[in-house]
Amino acid sequence: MSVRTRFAPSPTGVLHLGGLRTALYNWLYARRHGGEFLLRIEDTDRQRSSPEHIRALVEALQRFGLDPDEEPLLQSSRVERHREVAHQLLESGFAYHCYCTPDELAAMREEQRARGEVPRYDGRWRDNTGPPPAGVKPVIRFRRPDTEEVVVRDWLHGDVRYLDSQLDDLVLLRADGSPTYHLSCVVDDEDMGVRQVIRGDDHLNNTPRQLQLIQALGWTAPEYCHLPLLLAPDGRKLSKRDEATDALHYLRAGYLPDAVLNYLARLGWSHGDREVFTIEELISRFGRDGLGASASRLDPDKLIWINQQHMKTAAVEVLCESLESQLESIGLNPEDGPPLEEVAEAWRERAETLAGVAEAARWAFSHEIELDEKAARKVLRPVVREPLAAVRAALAALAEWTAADIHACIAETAESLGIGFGKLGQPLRVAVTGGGVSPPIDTTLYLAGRARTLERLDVALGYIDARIAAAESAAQG
RNA sequence: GUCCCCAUCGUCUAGUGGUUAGGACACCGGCCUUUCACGCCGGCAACAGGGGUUCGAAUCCCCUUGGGGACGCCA
Repeated sequence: MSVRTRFAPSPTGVLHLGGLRTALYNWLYARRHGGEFLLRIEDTDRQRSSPEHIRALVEALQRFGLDPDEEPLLQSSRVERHREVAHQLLESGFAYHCYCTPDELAAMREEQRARGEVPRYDGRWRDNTGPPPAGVKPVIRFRRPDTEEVVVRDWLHGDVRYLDSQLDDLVLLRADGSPTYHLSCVVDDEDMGVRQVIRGDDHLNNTPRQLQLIQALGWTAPEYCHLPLLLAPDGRKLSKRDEATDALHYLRAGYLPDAVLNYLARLGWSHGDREVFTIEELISRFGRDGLGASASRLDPDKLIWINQQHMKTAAVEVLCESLESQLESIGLNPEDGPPLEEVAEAWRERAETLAGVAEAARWAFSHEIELDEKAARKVLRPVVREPLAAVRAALAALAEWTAADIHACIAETAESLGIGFGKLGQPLRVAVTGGGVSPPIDTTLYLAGRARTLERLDVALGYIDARIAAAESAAQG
């Protein structure tokens, strides 16, 4: 069985997470089986589609690395072919002209609803033999075949049966000659050679109609897989207005693309007890076997955890790329500080996202630091004045500014003063970073650089002196 | 309303007639530790309800309930 999958979004907004997951599954399946993954932009709704949206969509997919194997196909470029097929259906008797006006149809549905019936086209123009009414542009409707039932064979749901009587004659070509979704979709999938249709559950009910169309055209139906929907953390439907629905939001927030993909892959698919996968591992393991049929909620905590796991093992260049933009986005200059690789290595195991790294590393890139009031009061006390002054002198005299030398220097100073390493570490940390949390103290000082370190130690010493003075005057007064 | 889909810890899930119902996130303890993390160890916690089928059901069938989707000259 040849494998050709496709992702067919309508460019009506940003790429949302559900769409990204659908794209991912299609992409993975194609990769896994040595097939092709295609991208088709369903832009036939001109009112809601725009070139910007199309570009954003293609770009978003690209940023996650889900590149299609062929040029993306714009559905709008294919209307001639769609019309051709509609007329072919007309000639073979599988379609007919319907002269109902939109108002007339609305009224018909209204009546049917009022009577408690399922709103459905009643076929009033199905077998018309008389002359067409003047002044009304007709639509072309599909004459659905009179079979008993239509069976959708689905990877996840097995055989889903639809009674033919539940389906109605759908519009193929609008009064203005433009094709509708069902027609375009079926024709394009056929012409693109798509063999596996992996899409959202919301299309399951569309499938029997498309199957009938395919049958009327004498084509071979692809395999179908209707994926369960993604739900918001609270179990409700994902709202498009929610920022967290936008796939690119996660990149902006400092998540690694592969981590987001890993998380999404595990939502609705599993492989034993494994949680963390590289893209390569996903490609070699992904398949219909592990797919689940029930809807799943987004869990921000788990995404964070997956991201941490990926941060620990990602190539440092990947980390740097994201870190650079994260630093810029909080107004810091990536050039004005230690090498990004060193920063990334120092924090890859102690931050949740690259945004977190940038924030935590702020003191290594800015010239001014803010002393955290609480930490300073707790740590920068009069008793550490002498030890701190001693390390400052030792550090100033250090021949090489490396983490190892810094470590030895601090250790020696501590020993000569008869105090523990830890007694010196925390004051140094608060003095240099302004806060009580940072990578190991030797790394921290190394990252800060000698100039910044000495400068800030002087500031801290001044702070302590002021404290001593204030305490003395309080004692005297 | 009609049709369709879904249902195991709070969440993601493993499980396909016989398991002390497993793992992961989160949460709570503890260990490690110069801070913070990482890591390690342990704990809490689930088969929606009711009927069948069977020697035996989380697993198969039916009903109920709950959640979701579709019923357009949108895609």
